[in-house]
Amino acid sequence: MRQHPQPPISTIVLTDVLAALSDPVRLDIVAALKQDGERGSTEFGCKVSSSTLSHHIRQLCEAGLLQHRKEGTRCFVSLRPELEQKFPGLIDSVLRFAPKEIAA
Amino acid sequence: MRQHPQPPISTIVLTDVLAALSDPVRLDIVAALKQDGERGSTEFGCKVSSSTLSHHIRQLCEAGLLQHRKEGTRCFVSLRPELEQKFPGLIDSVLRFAPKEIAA
DNA sequence: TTCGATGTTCGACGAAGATCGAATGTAGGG
DNA sequence: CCCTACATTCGATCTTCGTCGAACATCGAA
Repeated sequence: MRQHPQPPISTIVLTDVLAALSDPVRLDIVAALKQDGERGSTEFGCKVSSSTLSHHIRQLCEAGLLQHRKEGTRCFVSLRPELEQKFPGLIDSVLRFAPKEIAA
Repeated sequence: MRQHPQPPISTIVLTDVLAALSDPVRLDIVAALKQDGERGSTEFGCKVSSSTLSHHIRQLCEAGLLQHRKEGTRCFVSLRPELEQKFPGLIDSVLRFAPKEIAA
């Protein structure tokens, strides 16, 4: 149960980022984090099981989009700020068209 | 051998567009078309077989990114202009970071 | 009509992905 | 130390994807 791996910024690849964003569940997660900055890793209004949610969060981490933090027994995730330097404006451009079905 | 289907603009979905762009071959195709406007459907410097190329072009058409034109025995593809109205700026934002390995 | 060039479709294949429930690990509280 | 809450991992299942070569369809030309 250690934290998810985070690739160095230099190895982040555009197609992997797009692939990570191409799933509705993951797009919702990213949209929520863009709005809130950080959330507990279970506090997304997803209809998927917790194991599936964990899977999606892992994918986002491995693609370089998210960072993962543990605090006691809870986990928190947020967008990686370096991503904005690597692909400035990209996330905003995509999120602009994402339907905001983000659960509170 | 009829032309590939083109969905009406209203049914084009963001996640499908992102998925279409998340493959390196398809991203190259879109980048080349953005630059040239139109190309013969085989005139991409792809290393994949013609059947695979045809498959990718079909995917791009079905996702709503490309339009397909026949002229005699040749085929030409180009970006769908309506896409810019549906998702203004999106393609440019993505292509800005696409490595330009586009064969002439 | 036969041929050649151009594209598309058809299996087939392995790889990757989405999903779930069950099992496991980890921390904090009694 | 045991229990519970939380999160991840594992195993299983199904689906989708990228790829190829082969087969097929279509058009224009000889």
